[in-house]
Amino acid sequence: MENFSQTEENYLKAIFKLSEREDKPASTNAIAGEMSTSAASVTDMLRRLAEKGLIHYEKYRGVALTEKGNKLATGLIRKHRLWEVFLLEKLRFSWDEVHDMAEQLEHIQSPELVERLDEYLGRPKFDPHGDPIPDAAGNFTFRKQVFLSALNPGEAGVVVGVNDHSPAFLQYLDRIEIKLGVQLRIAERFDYDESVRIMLGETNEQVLSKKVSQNLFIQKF
Amino acid sequence: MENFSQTEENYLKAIFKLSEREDKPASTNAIAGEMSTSAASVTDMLRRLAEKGLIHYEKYRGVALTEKGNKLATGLIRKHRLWEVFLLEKLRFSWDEVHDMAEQLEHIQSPELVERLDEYLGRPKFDPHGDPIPDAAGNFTFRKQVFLSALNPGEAGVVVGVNDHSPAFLQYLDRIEIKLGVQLRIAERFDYDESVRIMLGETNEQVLSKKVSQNLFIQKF
DNA sequence: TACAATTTTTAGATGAGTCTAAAAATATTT
DNA sequence: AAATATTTTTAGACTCATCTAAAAATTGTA
Ligand SMILES: [Mn+2]
Ligand SMILES: [Mn+2]
Ligand SMILES: [Mn+2]
Ligand SMILES: [Mn+2]
Repeated sequence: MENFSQTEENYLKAIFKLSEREDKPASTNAIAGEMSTSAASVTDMLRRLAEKGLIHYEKYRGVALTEKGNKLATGLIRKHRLWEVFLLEKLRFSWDEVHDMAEQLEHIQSPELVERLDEYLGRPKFDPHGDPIPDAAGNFTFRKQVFLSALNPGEAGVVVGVNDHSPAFLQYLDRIEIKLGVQLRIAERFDYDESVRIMLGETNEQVLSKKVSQNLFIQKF
Repeated sequence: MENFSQTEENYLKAIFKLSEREDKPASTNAIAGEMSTSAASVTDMLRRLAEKGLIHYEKYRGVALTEKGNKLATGLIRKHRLWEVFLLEKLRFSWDEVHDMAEQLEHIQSPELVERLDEYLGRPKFDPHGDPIPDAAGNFTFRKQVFLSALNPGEAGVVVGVNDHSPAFLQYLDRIEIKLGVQLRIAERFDYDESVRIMLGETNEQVLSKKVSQNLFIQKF
């Protein structure tokens, strides 16, 4: 397959992410926001990506990835998440440090390297933030999960992912000792500020703000 | 420290390599050859690198790296060779496959990553081709070595490196079962074509061509 | 439906890195 | 030393990715 520039690859990822969030064509402005660039630059790039058959693009109508573009974007996400696992599992970085390095590593071109890395890591299905790692064919493992904020008192489950990937949030979770795999039960929910009291085990209890509870993914028991 | 483009980094490596080969300023043409580009493009880039304080450059006089340029080039070589070790030791690639991937990986920007990788690999002093890996301060381990072609009959030693890094040569060495660490002794040298007969152990003998003997580094016993 | 607000595209410019062709400087021969 | 060959630089053009400002299209509202 042809090679594309890192910039082109980053646009594909941005479009993928936006299409994933909402199931409709990504707008020029939304892409500009995601890429931290001007709408004019985006329009330029969209023309080029369409030219190369990576996106469906009609002026003023927004864009969607083509089969080819989707394959490429999925491959990038696969590489990004595998490298994150490597950095955490093998090089012992913490989950708030791995993203920036993976942003660079995802652009390394070598199908064989990705395959070997995957094998070396034991073919992980999820990355350090709980996001699914697509397999070589591009298939994501689906997992039934809900926001912690959607749980009712008495319901319990295990923390399986984060919605907010910012180092600030991840470091906060470290501080309050919440990590992937932690089991919890909703003890009480306060209507006043929509915060919740959770039980970790039988004795350890904590109150989480609305904001925190909206950024944690839980798999219910 | 500032960041430089991959292109700029590759020019620095090329200049480093040329200055290493011969201890005099690298010429525009030599750099063009090393970079597979035109002399005109090189002149352009030299102006820019000089502007950034990475090289000493006088028109028509060739170039040498500044302290700053040398530090950067050494850092790139460190990263390149560490990644080669990783690819071979951890991902089980062969020594003829690792270079091209390392050419990409050497541009990943993250001092902390290099440090962790070095530690993870056990702070190796040499890469899969026997080339020394500079430490974090930029110091290369020096090793007394000679070309196999410089050995006389009766002399013995161990294979510690290759001069030719091409996959073709490395694969040929695999085929005749010569790898780093192999011990050998010169049994006979033929003046006719400057080939040599070597003994690997007491019974296994082989004849190596002049070309092969000029591309193997030996550490004498 | 018409006017206003927002979004998107176009136009024109810039810098990095590249090219070819031509001019200038340096090195080699005779 | 002069002529010739080689190397290096300059000049001008191209692509990619970006910008700002202005024009055009779409969407929202009165
Ligand atoms: Mn990430
Ligand atoms: Mn992640
Ligand atoms: Mn190499
Ligand atoms: Mn090497």
